Amino acid sequence: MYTIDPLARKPIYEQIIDQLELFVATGAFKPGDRIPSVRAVSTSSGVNPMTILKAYGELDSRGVICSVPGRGYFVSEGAKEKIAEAKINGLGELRGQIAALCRLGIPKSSVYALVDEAYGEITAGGDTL
Amino acid sequence: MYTIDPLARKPIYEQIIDQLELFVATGAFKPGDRIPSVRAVSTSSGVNPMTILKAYGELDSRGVICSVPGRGYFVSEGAKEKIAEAKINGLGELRGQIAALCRLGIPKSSVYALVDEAYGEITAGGDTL
DNA sequence: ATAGGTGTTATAGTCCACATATAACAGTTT
DNA sequence: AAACTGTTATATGTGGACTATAACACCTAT
Repeated sequence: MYTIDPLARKPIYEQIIDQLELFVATGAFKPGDRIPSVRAVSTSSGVNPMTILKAYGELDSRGVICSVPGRGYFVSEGAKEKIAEAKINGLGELRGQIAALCRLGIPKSSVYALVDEAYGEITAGGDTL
Repeated sequence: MYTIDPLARKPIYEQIIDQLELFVATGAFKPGDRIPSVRAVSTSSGVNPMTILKAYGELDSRGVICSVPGRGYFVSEGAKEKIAEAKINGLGELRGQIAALCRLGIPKSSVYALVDEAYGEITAGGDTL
């Protein structure tokens, strides 16, 4: 279902959000698809239902998924775009982290190499956009 | 002394660590220099001494500064290198964040642009290393 | 030696995000 | 009716960050 690490510094509900966003981005979950129910995820992962609900509620408020009482949660139309948009908006934080490296004297080439490395792991040559 | 934002998501003691590292990296604080005392920082910033101590203690354990009981804290020899080394080791986390952008379909060119933007703000043309 | 600065330790308490535990209520499907 | 679904409410536990206060020990200058 989802891969949860209770010991990670990242909260469980954020881990769920990240993974579901990834599933949507990769097309594993498409608009209209029903996603795993709160109780099903809770049972299979051992995580409290309230924690799952917190993740789903957050995604719902972002318009990525949509709750249908009695039926379940479903991937929204345009979910992929909503996710990308949110990520773009959240890029400022990353920029700050990179700027900090700059101020500390880390050469730009090292950061470029880091980006290449990160992208190389996944795309292995082909650009994504 | 230090610029503290109690409302920031980043803990106060980490804010102090970051700023002191920056001062060392830029040469504002050089090896042998005495840094602001725990009590002085506490008084001027309104932050509890224990919080300052937590920041200084962490930097001490990293070998960036050195405590001399009765006299104060002093910047260690090779502090700059220790900081850079620690940052390099902590780069894996950033790599993970960038990889996440890749998986979500953010084009590599966008990330390159982000790096350029971040470095452009500070270096404005000249490479740092 | 006294005073005033320094780091250091100890204890206790507050606050808040995260996660849990449990239960109950309501809607949908079969 | 049964078995799912989401939803809400209340209470509890845990851990990190921060505060409050006090005391102890060290160094230096007067």
